[in-house]
Amino acid sequence: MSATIADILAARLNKALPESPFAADLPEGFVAQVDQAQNRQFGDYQSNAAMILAKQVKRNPREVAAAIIEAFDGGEVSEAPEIAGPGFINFRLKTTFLEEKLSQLLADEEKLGVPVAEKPLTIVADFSAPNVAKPMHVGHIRSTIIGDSLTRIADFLGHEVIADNHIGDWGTQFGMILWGWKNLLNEEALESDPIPELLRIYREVNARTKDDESLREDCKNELVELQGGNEENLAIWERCIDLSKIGLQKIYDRLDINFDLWLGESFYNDRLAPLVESLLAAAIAEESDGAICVFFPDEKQLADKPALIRKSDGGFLYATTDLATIDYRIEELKADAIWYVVGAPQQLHFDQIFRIAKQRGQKADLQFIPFGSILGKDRKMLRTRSGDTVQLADVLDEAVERALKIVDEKNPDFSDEEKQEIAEIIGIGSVKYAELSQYRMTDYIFDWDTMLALKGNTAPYLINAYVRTRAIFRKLGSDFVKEGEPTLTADAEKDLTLKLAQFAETVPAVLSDFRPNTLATYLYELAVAYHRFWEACPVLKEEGAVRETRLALCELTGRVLRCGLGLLGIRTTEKM
RNA sequence: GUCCCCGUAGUUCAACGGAUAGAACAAGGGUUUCCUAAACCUUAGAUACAGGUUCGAUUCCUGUCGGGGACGCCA
Repeated sequence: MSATIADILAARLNKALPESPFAADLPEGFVAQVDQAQNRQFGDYQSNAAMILAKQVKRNPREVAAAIIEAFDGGEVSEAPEIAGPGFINFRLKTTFLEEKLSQLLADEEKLGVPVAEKPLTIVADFSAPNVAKPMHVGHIRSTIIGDSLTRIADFLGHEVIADNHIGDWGTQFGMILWGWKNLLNEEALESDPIPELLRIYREVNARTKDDESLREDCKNELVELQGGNEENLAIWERCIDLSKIGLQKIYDRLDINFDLWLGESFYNDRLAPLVESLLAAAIAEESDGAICVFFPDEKQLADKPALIRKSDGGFLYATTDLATIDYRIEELKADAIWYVVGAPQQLHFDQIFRIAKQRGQKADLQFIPFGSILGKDRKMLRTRSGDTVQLADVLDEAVERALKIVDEKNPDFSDEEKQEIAEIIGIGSVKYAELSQYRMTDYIFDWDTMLALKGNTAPYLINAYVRTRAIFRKLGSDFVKEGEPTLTADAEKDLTLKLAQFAETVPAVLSDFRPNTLATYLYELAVAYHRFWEACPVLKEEGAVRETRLALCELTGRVLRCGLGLLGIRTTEKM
């Protein structure tokens, strides 16, 4: 039941190979692939098997294709395949097969045809991970949104996913914050809105340290006191974290994002010293210039790039915490895989700690899932410290505001609450879709109009397609009830049905290279197919089987859009 | 100096070695007795450069140019 169309065709194609005249020359273990056709004029699915085989069996590709087709049995599934171009084998699905598919998909309300993973894994997903005491800015948007989407997709495919927010709650920035808290804090401002006040003192101190050697020293001492367990400093630190978490949670609530765990850097403090000792004992790490390092002499690329795990003053580093985190996730959380949705600049760091983990015998599948940078107008990476970055909360506010304007314009008769609710869904959805619809490695320059666009290939286009499916049933006055078997007549119906069936092929493919944009593209194409169907095929005017079939298509499109958008973390609305 | 990522229509983005490189925005033309026109139809427009690998290259390899980034005591 859960086999995809591509799987079904591939199975039939591979059954044909040993029956063809060149069966004896077939390379050991050759498996023919079948893919969605790139251009519908060539059919629904295609295979390049003949062109690959042609070389091995020393025959003309078109001859090979002809021989394969001869032995191929399309059964209930496919019409007789055609050979085209240099030797493509093109498949066209039988209408009766599409009708059967449509019935099956309607019956699979939960998974909509998507096959679940054969081997469910326990996956720890590490994303977002903001520093406390600073508000999230646009730079955090990528990790947060991409990580959340991958988490939702893995969960949907049957994996056990643990979303862990590895917040930066123990860095050197606390030296500055502690000093600022003691010397510059405005209690009133802190009471009314804590995060901006924490940011203000951080920036103030940071600016002052630029040309004040003794202040730098004072900040460092505050940090040493904190790390040494000074009670006053610990109390301030804890308060700081609590306030920050409240602020962060507000944003996550608005984004509809949940974490199972919030194990920040401080959680691993007690594990760092023993970890370094064990690395020394295992002769993986060694002393160098007073610091403890791990060298990678066997790797050309890393030969001159050691990882530092303990400073000469005894302090621990980023790599140390991350190694301890890996241990915890594997040993305590029983992770089979750990996914890090982190900016591309950290490539070297993760390369290093993954190697060290491997040297220590850790078996889990460690995945660095990088994304490109968001640049300022000067084409440079955005920096928190420069102070001119746009805050994430402001982006969301602006997005909702822009959406509200249009909602108001288009639907003056909706109530204010309704308008606000819809604007929230569309505004936030647009920000997420803008991010998820492009390849994650692409760098981009932050631009309000690009990120908050509401026209064209954007969230509202997809949400509108969903809204149109709901409009039908609102007019009908009842929910969908399946009656009889579907009958596909119009081309727009067949195109839409095929698209709907391909949801099953799209979702698992996202995880093969962690590319939510492939799902976004699919959903856009599905929406296009539905809008075309809408124009070409009236539903409620029709009668009998045609009407039933069209209602079924509306229903299923609605389900797939809602589910698929949900996997991107985007909510839908019934009206807009 | 070493290494990593990126270079596609005027602009913002697609295309996990496949056929005639897809969209959207911006520009031009059209569609509303019909279930939401936030829609549909339609016109024009691009792979930085030079080699190589192969049946086939935007994709892989080498080099050049251009942009961003990382590299022993920040995270």
